[in-house]
Amino acid sequence: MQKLKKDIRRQVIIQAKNEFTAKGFKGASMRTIAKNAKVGLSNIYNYFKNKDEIFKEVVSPVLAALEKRMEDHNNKQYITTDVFTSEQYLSEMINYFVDLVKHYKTELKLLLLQSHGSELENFKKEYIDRSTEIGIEYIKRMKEKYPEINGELSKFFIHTMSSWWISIISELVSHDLSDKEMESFVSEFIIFGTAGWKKIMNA
Amino acid sequence: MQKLKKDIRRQVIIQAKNEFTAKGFKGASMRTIAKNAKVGLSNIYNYFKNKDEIFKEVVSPVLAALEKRMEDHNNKQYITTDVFTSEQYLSEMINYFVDLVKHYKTELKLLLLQSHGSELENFKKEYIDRSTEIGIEYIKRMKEKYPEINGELSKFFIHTMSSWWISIISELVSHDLSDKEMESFVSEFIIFGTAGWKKIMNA
Amino acid sequence: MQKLKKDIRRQVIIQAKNEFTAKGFKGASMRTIAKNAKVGLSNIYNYFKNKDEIFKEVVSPVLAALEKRMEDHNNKQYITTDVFTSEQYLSEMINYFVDLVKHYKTELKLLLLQSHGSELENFKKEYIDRSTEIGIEYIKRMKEKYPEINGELSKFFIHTMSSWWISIISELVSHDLSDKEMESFVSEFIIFGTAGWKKIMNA
Amino acid sequence: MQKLKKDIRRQVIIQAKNEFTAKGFKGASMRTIAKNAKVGLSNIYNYFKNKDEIFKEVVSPVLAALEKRMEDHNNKQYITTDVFTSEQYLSEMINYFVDLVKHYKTELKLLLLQSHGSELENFKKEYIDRSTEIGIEYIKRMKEKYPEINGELSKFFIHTMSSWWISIISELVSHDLSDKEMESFVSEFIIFGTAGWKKIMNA
DNA sequence: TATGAATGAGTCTTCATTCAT
DNA sequence: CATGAATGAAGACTCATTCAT
Repeated sequence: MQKLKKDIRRQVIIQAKNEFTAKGFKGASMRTIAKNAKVGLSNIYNYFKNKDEIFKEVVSPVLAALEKRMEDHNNKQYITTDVFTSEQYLSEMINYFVDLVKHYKTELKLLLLQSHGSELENFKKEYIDRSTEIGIEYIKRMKEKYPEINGELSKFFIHTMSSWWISIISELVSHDLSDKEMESFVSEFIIFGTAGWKKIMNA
Repeated sequence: MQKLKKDIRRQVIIQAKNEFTAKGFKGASMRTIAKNAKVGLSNIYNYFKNKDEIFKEVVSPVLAALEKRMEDHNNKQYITTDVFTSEQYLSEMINYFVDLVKHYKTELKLLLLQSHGSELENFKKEYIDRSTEIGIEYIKRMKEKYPEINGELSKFFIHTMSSWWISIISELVSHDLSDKEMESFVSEFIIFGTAGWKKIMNA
Repeated sequence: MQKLKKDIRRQVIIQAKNEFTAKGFKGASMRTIAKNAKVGLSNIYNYFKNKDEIFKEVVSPVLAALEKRMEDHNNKQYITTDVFTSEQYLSEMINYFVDLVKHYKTELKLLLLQSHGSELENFKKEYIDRSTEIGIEYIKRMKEKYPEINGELSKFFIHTMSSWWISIISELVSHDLSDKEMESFVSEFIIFGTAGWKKIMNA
Repeated sequence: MQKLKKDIRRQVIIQAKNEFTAKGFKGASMRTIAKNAKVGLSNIYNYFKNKDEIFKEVVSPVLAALEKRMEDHNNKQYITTDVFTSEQYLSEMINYFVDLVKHYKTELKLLLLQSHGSELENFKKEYIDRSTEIGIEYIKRMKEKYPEINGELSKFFIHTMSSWWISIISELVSHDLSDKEMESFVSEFIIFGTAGWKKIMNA
C-alpha cells in the first residue's frame, strides 16, 4: 500500500535525523534509517539522491537561517552604534543564537558536531572563517570612527572569539536549559563579554 | 628479519596517528594502518586488542597530561592567591595549554576533534563536566574567603567557560602559529579574560 | 499536457539508442533512458514489454533490411552471372553494405557490437551461419554450372569469409568516412577480393 | 580449513574465466565466481584488488603473447623478403595465429568478444590501430624498395585488413576445428590472400 | 495513459576481527 | 611472533520491473 509522498519524505528525514544524531554522519546506516522509517531501503533513493543529500536536507533549515543572519549582519550598520553600548550588540547577538537554538536544536547539533564525512564537514570551519573576516572588518571601521580605541587585535584572537560563538552554540544545543537558566546565562555572558571587549579595545 | 617488539608498536602507533588524523576514528582503516606501518594486518592484534585500543594508546600521553593537570589543580591552593591577581592565574593556565599544544598537537586534535565513534568520543564532554565541577568548587571557596565577591554564577555559565577552554585548545591545534602570534594571542586573551572575570565576580 | 502516443515511443527509442550505444545493452539503464526521454520510467512499460524489447525495436529496421537482403539474394540468380565477372558481384555487395551503413549506422553498431546480454546477442553469429550456408550453396551451384572451377572450399573458410563481411560492416560503422575515402575503399576492396576469389576458385 | 594460496588463486581464475566467458565482463557476478570457486566472496579481495584485475589476470597470458608478437614483428626485416614470396609471410602469420588460438582460446575469446565494461574494452580497437600503423609503415618501405608496386592504399583499407585478422582470430576461437580443417583453412586463406595482395599492390 | 511509489534482489567492495599454521 | 587465509556482516547504491491510483 502506497503512502503519500510527503509522508515518506518526512519519515525518512525524521529517522535520518535520529540516526545522524546518534551515530554521526559517517556512522549512520542507510539500512537503519530505512528500517526505522518503515521504508524499503531502495525506495529511499526515489526521494533522495544519496546519504549526503539527506543530511543536507536535514540541516538545510538552519543553514538558511545562518546564511540569512550573515547577510543581515553585513547590511546593518552596527558601526554607528556607540562602542560603549556594545552591551547592546552582545545582547542582541546572544539572544539571536538562543532563539536559533530553540528552533534548530537538533539540526545545529548535527551541523556542528556530527557532520564528519559529509559534504558539510567543513561548514563549521568556513563559518568561523567568514565570521572572523567580518569581525576584522568591523573592528577596522570602529577604529576609523573612534581612533582612540585599540584596533590592533591579532587575527588569531578574532578567530578564537568567532570560534567561541560556535562553542557557545554547541553548548546550548547540548543541554536542556530552563528559561531561568537561559536568562541567567545571557546576562552573565553579557557582563563578562562586555567587560572583556571594552578592556581589550581600550574603550 | 624480525623487528623489535618495540619497533612494531611504535610504527603502528605512528601510522595510526596519521590515519586517525586524516580520516577520524570511524573513517580510519585498519588495513591502511597496517600497510603504512609495514606490519601484517592480523599481527597488529598481537599488540593491540582492537582499533579502539590503538586510538586510546595514541592519545594516552595527552590523556595522562590532562589528568595530571587536574590533580595538580586540585592540590594547589589557588584560593590563597589574591583574586585581583587572577591575571596571574589566567596567564598560567593559558601558558599551560600553549605548552600542551606544543607537545601534543596531533594527539589533542584526535582527542578533541576526531574521536567520534571511539570509546573516547565522550571524553571532551566529560572533561568539560569535570572542569565545571572544579570551577564551581573554586568559586565557592573564593566566596568563602572573599565574601564580598559575587559567587552566584550559574552552573551553565561555568560550563560554558570550561568549554571555552576546550574550544581555545581546538583552535590552537588547528592552526600553525608563530611564536609571535602565540604571544600576541596570550596577552590579548589575558586582558580580555581578566577584565571579564573581574567584572562578573564583582571583584 | 499529454504527448501523442507516437511521440513517446519515438522519444524512448531515440534515447534508448543513445544509451545502448554509449553503454551497451547490459550497461544501459532504463532510468537513464526514461530521464532523457522525459518519460516516466514506469510509463515506458506501457509501450514496451521490457528492456529487451526496446532493444529489438531499436534495431528492427536494420534487422528487416538484412532479412530482406537475404531473401532477395536467394531469389536472384547470381549463378547465371559469368563467374569471371564476379567483380560485379562483389561491387554490388559492397555497395549494398555501404548504403546499409549510411542508413543504419547506429543500429548496426548496436546489433553487431553492443548487443551483449540481450536476446539478440547471438544475431551476429546466426547471421554469419546463414550467410555461410548460402555461400556454400552458391558455390555448389557454380560448380554445377562451371565444372572446371574449384568447389572444394572448406566450410570454415566460407564461414570466415562471411564473418569478414561482418567485420567490414563493423569497421564502416565505427568510422566516419568521407565519400572519397569510401570510394577508395570500395575499389581497393574489389580489386583485392576479386583477385582472391578468382584465384581460389581456379576460375 | 585453509587452502594453499596458489590453489585459491587458481580456482578463482578458473571460475572467473568461466563466468566471464558465459556472461561477459559486465554481466559476470562476483558472487557467482566466489560460489563456484568455493571461496568466500570477500576472501577474493585478499587475492585480487577488484573485478577488473581478475579479468586482466585471466587474459594476461595472451596479452603478453600479443605484445611480444608486435615487438618481434617490428624487429624482423620482412622488407628484405621478396614481395612475390609474400605467400611465405602470410603463411607464417596465419600459422602464428593458429598457434595462438590453440594456446589461448578462452583468453582470446574474452579479450576480443567479452571485455565490454572492463578496462580492456578498448584493447581490440587499439590493437587494430597499432597493426594498421605497422601495416602502413610496411607498405611504405616496400614501396621504397620496389618502386614499381602500388603503395597508394587508403588508410581505411589497411585498417580493415588489420581488423580482418582480428575477425579471423575471433572465428578461430569460436569454433572447434580439427587439424585437417585447420590445414584446409590455412592453405585456402593463403591462396586467397596472396592473390589479393599481389593484385592490389600491382606486384 | 500516466505517475510515482514500491519492491527485492542485485551490484561491487570494505569492514574489523579471528583462525590455523 | 608472524602470516595470510578466512569470515560474515555491513557499506552505499542500482537494477529492471510491478503495483496502485
